[in-house]
Amino acid sequence: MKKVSIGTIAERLKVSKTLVSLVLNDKGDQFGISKKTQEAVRKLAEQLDYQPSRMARGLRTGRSKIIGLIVADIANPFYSRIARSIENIAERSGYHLMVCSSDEIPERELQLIRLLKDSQGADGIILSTTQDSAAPLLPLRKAGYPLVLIDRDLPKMDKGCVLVDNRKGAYDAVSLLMKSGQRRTAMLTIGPSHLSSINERLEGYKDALKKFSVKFDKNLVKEIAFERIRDEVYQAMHELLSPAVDAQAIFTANNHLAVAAMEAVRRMGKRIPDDVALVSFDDVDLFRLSDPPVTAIAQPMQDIGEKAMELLLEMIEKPKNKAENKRIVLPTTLVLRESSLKKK
Amino acid sequence: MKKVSIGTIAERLKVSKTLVSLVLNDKGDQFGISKKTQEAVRKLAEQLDYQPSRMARGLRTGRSKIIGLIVADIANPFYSRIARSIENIAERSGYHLMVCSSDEIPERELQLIRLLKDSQGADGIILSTTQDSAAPLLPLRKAGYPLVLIDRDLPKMDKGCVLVDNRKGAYDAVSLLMKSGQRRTAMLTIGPSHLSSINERLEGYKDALKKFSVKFDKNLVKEIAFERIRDEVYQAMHELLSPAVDAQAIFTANNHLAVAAMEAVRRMGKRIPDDVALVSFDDVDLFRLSDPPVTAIAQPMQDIGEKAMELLLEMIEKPKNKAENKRIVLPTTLVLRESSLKKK
DNA sequence: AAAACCCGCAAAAACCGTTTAGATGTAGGT
DNA sequence: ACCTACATCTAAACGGTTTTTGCGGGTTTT
Repeated sequence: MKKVSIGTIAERLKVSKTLVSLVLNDKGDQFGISKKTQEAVRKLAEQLDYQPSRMARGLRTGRSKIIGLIVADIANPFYSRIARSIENIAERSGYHLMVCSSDEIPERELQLIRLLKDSQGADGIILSTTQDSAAPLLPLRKAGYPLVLIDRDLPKMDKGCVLVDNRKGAYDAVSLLMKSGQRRTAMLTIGPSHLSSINERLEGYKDALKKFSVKFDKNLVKEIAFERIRDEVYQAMHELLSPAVDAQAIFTANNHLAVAAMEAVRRMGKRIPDDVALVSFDDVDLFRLSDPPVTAIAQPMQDIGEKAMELLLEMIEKPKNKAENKRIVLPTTLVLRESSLKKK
Repeated sequence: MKKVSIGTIAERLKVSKTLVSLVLNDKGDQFGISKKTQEAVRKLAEQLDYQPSRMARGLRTGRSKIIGLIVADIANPFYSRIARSIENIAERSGYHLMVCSSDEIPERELQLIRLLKDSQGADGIILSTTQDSAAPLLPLRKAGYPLVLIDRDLPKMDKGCVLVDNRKGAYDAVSLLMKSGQRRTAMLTIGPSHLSSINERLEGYKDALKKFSVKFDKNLVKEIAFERIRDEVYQAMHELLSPAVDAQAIFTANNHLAVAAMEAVRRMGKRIPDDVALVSFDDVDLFRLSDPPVTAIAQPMQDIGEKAMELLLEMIEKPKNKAENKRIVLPTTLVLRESSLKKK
């Protein structure tokens, strides 16, 4: 009982492989294969439970029907949710998803890209890049290789991106705090960072200050090293809540920072929101049930995945038409909960 | 600038494709290719940035160097964490990961399996099955196809599984509650369910009752329909906390149930743990920071992924040696937090 | 009426890039 | 002249898709 191939069917039916291939690809009518023959082929294929070999097909057509997803870490719920919605769209067109984690290492990311592209492993890539410049990616673009950036932007990469409006989201968050009187709102952010998403959030913070005519105070902005969030946030919160600085509210650039901040506040024996209010970028399940529930800027993860995959499909199916190679910016949503409400 | 293949290199160097292939696969010495020639081939390959075609290689060798992961939903953090650790191990041996979500639909799962196996899409599969019987999977096993089950067991599938000790975990959880005096401990579980993991947890609950000589009271066990967790849990909690039933503690069979239970308790204006204690299976980030922090039975997600991938690799590399086709049961860990501590 | 053309159906062959079993040529030793 | 060893090559195979070719017979052109 070896593998059943197109040849097996052809032999049994005493027809050629060509014919079988044509019929099974629904090109039977187009090539004028008689209905009877078509019926017979289909029936036998069904009977033998024939499945075409991806390899053979791919070798000839140059297409793998696989799309690659490269993110920092697929275990991160933000990315895994996106992965799921990509999968949903991909499936409709018969594509499958290969996921790769770059661990925020730029070289690893490039290596993965090469692997996926050059070895014909994937027909296109959806990428949350960790590069700090577009240079390494430009050749891909020039070669017309289907590539969609998500989540993180890159200067010079003006097309083929699906992003959220980080600046506006941050602006909304900080404005909310300002509106309720917390003029001394601090920001916890990741740094030093070249990530567009992070930087735009800082810009949004500044926008809100300007709107409410509050002077920018660099003592209120703390850059936290990605690898030591826990310790550094504790340290930062200590300073921010000291009488000298006296921050009234905190805006965190992502959910990890928020979690660390909450733990720090708790450890310091203070309470959110009474001692200090909190709003975070990224809405995660946790925030709904935490103590207190956290007001957050939610990103439309499902939309990001869907739009990215749709865009990529366009690029794959009609590679020449660069007209449709657009840049999509999705809105964020403010989810109001208790952490931002000072009851004073 | 077309694709650079093994032929391109052969041509330029005026040698045969065979030779190039041999050298690039490190079989040069074995076949007595002169050092000089080997050097030249390697150098040119490097220069041209040659990447072998997965398709061609796969077609010839019958191996895709891809492993398939089928789970209910890759967006579920439990699975995405596992996926990540699988990826780590797979990478070492040059394998890549294709993820597929079955959405708990048995037919879809089978369809995905067929796709991965028969079309040579994957060299092996790691599966968290949603089947209620081993029957559909037995043919795969018989055919010697590398398959490892994770998370959920199936009767008759005594080999090639990586599981956690659900029964012991549940026993530990409920024992903890019993020990601190909560004899009337209720259980929230998913049902009707054929999932081994869920059923074993119920057994563990019963074990603990027996240990503490408490009679099983079916009014204390509520089966919740998977699709309507929120509503049904609310309903169930109402009954459990009514004077008639008067449950003192709740053990939930998974994190979703715990979350719903917490929301229900909150909505009813009661407090955990003072009005009712809570312990949940599955430890998720949320539980660390929720109000109150939740005592939980943690599963070793990283280990599950690693062990599963290692087992699968064994099956792939030496298919005949069924001796190593083992069954691995990993221990759970009790993470003690506040939700289980009644301060009475 | 012979030559040329077209058409419906289907087979044959080429091709995609690799791996691999088996063959080949060349030189040196006996 | 024959054997060995070495270094390399030829050709088939993998399983599909695509291009080219074949053929019988009717239709049109000359």
